[in-house]
Amino acid sequence: MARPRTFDEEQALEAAMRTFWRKGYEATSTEDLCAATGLGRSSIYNTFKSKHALFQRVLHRYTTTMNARQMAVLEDPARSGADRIRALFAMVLDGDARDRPTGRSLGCLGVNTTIELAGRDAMAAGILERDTAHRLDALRAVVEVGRRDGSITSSRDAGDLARFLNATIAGLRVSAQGGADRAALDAIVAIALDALTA
Amino acid sequence: MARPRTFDEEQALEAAMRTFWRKGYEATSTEDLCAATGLGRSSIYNTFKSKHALFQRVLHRYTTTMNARQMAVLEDPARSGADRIRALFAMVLDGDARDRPTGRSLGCLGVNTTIELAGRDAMAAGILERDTAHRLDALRAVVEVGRRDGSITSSRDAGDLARFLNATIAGLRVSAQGGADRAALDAIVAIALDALTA
DNA sequence: CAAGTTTTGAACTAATCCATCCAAAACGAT
DNA sequence: ATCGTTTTGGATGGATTAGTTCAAAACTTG
Repeated sequence: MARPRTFDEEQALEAAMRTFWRKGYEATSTEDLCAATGLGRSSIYNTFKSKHALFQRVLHRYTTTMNARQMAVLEDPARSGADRIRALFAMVLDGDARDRPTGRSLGCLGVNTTIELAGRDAMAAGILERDTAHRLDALRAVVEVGRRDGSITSSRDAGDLARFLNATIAGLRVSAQGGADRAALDAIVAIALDALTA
Repeated sequence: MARPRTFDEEQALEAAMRTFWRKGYEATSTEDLCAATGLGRSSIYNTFKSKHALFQRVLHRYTTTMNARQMAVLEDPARSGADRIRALFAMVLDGDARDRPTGRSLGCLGVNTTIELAGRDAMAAGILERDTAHRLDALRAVVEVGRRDGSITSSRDAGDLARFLNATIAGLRVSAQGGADRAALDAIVAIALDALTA
C-alpha cells in the first residue's frame, strides 16, 4: 500500500522523553529531538505534528507508566499499608534517573514540568492535575489500609496524610536534583515515615 | 563627570526577578526583561553584561534576601525550636507569591532554578548549593535548640531532620505550584511537624 | 513489474533569539 | 558654556528557533 516506517514510534517517544527529561521543554530544540531519536525533521513532524504535541505524548506516557508502576506497589495485598508506602519510596529512590556525564539526578519529569511549564500551559497542567489526583486517591486508600492493619497509627485525616506523602515525594525529587546523596534521601524517607505513626 | 542613570538598579533587579520567577530562565526573553524593567536593551546590557549575568545577580539577590528573612525567624530567641520551625513554615506559606492573572503559585525561585537550570549551569548550581548548605546549617542548629528545650523529641539525627525539613519546604513549594490550596498546605505542615515529636 | 501511497532528507521560511553598534542626548566638572 | 564621559534608544547582526515544502526514495498491493 505505501512505504512503511523505518523506526519504532514508542522508541522515538522514549528517546524524546529522555531529552525533555534532561534538558526541560524550552531548552530542548527540535534539532535535539532529531539527534536523540535519530529521525529527520519530516518524520518527527509527520508523526507527532509539533514539538508541543510530541511533548504532550511524552508527558502522558510518562505519567501513565509511572503511575501504573506505583499502583502495582500501592495495591500489593501482600504488604501492610506502611510497607507499601515504604516500597513506594524505595521505588522512587531506586528509579531515580541520573544524567550520564554529570551523575546529577534528573528528578521527575512530572515535577520538572510542574515547575517549568504547568503555570502557563494548560495541556501540561491538565495532565499533571489528573496524575496528581490519581496518586492522591491511591495514597489515601493505602493510608486507610494501613490504619486498618495497624501499621499507620497517626490520627490525621487520610487525605491529608496522602497529600503529605505526595509532597514528600516531590521534596525528595527536588533534593535529589539539588545534589543530595542516597543516604540523605533515605534519612528523609525514614523521618517522613515517623509522621505516620506519630 | 558624566550622564547619570535615570533608573534604580535595585528596582530593575526586582522587576527582572519577578519575570524570571514567573516564566523561568529560558522562557524569559531579553525583550521581556526590557518590558518588565522599562529599560532599553542598551541599558540592560550596559549595566548587567548579559542575560546570564543578570540572572546570576537576580538569583544571588533572591537567595540572600530569602535566607536573611528565614534566619531572622530561625534564630529568634523568644521562641522554642519547634516554634521557630512552625514560624518558618508559616513564612513560606504566607510569602507564597502568586501570579496575578492565573492565581497560580509562582513557587520558589530557588526550587524552580534547581529544577530548570542547576543540572546544566554551574553558576546556578553553585549559588543554590551554598544556599542549601546555609539553610541546612541553620535548620540543624534549630533542631538542636528544640531538642534542648524539649519541643523536639525525635531521636533522629539533627542533620537528617534538617534535610527532612528542607525537603518538606521544597515539597510544599511544588505542591503549591501544582495547585494545592492553603488548607492542604497547612495540613502538610502539621503532619511534617508530627515527625519532630515521633 | 507498475501504480499508488507514504516516508524521508535536505533545503528553505519567517520569526525570534541574545547581543552589539553607533550616534545623539544628557549630565558633571572645569 | 564647553569638554569629556556615560547613558540611551534604535537599528542592526548573526545565530538559532519551530515548522514547511518538495522531490526523490521506498515499499505494498494489484
